[in-house]
Amino acid sequence: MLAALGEFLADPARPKIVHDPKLFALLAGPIRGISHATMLYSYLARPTSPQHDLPAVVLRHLNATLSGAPGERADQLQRLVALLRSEVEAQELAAAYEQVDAPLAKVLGEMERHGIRVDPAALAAMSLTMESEIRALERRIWELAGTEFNVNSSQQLAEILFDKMNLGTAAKRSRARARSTAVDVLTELGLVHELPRRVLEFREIAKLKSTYVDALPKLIDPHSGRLHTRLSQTVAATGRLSSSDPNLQNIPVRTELGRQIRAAFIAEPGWTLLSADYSQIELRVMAHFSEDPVLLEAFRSGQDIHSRTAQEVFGVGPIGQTAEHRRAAKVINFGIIYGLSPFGLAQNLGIDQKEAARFIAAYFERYSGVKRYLDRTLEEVRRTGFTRTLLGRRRPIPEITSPQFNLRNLAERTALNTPLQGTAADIIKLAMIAIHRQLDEQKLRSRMILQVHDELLFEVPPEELDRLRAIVRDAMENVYALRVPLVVDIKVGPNWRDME
DNA sequence: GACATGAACCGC
DNA sequence: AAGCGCGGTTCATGTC
Ligand SMILES: Nc1nc2c(ncn2[C@H]2C[C@H](O)[C@@H](COP(=O)(O)OP(=O)(O)OP(=O)(O)O)O2)c(=O)[nH]1
Ligand SMILES: [Mn+2]
Ligand SMILES: [Mn+2]
Repeated sequence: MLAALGEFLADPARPKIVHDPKLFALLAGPIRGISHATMLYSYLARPTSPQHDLPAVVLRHLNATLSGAPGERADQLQRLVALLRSEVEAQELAAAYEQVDAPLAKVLGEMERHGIRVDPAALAAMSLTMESEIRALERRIWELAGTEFNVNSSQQLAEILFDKMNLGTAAKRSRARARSTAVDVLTELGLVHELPRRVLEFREIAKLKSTYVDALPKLIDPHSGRLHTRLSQTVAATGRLSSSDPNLQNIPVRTELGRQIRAAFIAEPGWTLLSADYSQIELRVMAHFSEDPVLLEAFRSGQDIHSRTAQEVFGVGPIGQTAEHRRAAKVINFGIIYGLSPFGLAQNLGIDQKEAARFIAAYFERYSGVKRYLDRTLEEVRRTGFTRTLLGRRRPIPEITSPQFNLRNLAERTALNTPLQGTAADIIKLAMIAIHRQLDEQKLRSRMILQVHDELLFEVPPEELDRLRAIVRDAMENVYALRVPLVVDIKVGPNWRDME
């Protein structure tokens, strides 16, 4: 009986309807011949809907609830296919389904099942020292405050800072009227008092300890000895993947302590990690869409726009630039092309709004084709009500004609970002499918284990290192011919921190 | 105990 | 009145 089912599932000539195709790759062994995956149809047709599980989709489209009766799911799946497949075709989403999301599901299932190795002993050692540092900082903070309170409570902290100690004159408030104790506020107050400086130290250590150092080891699967994230294909409205339980797309990288956590992600003994990250990916996509001559020429001649901006803003040449400079430059570059206001830039750089406005104006004078592209995009989305990516992924943005100022402005910035972020997602998804096929066809032992938006992480045995490097570079750089080259930075190392 | 919300902060 | 985008997790707080 089970054997017969396995045969049926593995036979590509016998078309099958499923809801979540990844589940089969994950649990049911080999499956071929999935003709329709209703979860992916639902997502492609309504990428901003928060729910694409079967009960939600059945409710939305069939106005029915699932009772659990035998055969009911199969019955409803057939009804759903009739509705959703034609909607996908009508909205010209079939290519995105056929070429991208459907073949990707199996790849994601295998990545989840394979997992990644982490060093629990290293994290356990970190936890101990971090605990004592947190306790010491807490005592010092209480001493400076003259009273004991929960340092983790931003509300209690605000009372200490603003009521008891009378620090800060102009208090920033949120929608809920709470006084902010966010990092920029505390940094400012830190100029005149030790307490906020200590709170910042406390926050960094406490955050990393609770979110990573203590959480990750608990999630190691005792069976595989590895960490298995969930890679969601129907969550991000732009077409990106998301990662949860645990999120492995936000492993720390910025601070020294954070990088120590990153170093706990390791390869099997004797094996190596290989990371491949697209260079300036969304700026390259921008060059392609906008055809801005300056940006096109920059990428065709191998220039680095992030580095250029870092040079301009911080006055440091390429040699003197740190990772922090580069990250700050990214925030400026992406901020400006996605609608950053003079207010926001001024806030970010600690300059006045006039100067920030001049910087943005000069930016769009240099890249005037970018400015024209952004204006065109807004006009088009106002007219059509949706955006589209390179491979046809579609996102409705009806709020773009809202009479409400806030909603409309948010919609405009969303409209500027989605085609580019979504196209970058399309591109790396195509590369993942191609690489997975290569690994399979060439019967390699190397495994793709993570995707971090524009980065792929592999675990590779030493004898395959050179071959894998070539496969990955070729697939990622040539997966789609844009008007500018796609360039990938490849690094290898024993762990996710020490790579070159 | 489960759940929802807001603030804060990790990454791309 | 609010002022790059896309995510996920933790903790405090409040409710049931
Ligand atoms: N809107 C926005 N998008 C971002 C931000 N940070 C990263 N992204 C998006 C755009 C990037 O091209 C993409 C990949 O992030 P990376 O950190 O790899 O940066 P990027 O590829 O641009 O530069 P790189 O050459 O890899 O250092 O993610 C940000 O702060 N704002
Ligand atoms: Mn990159
Ligand atoms: Mn990256």
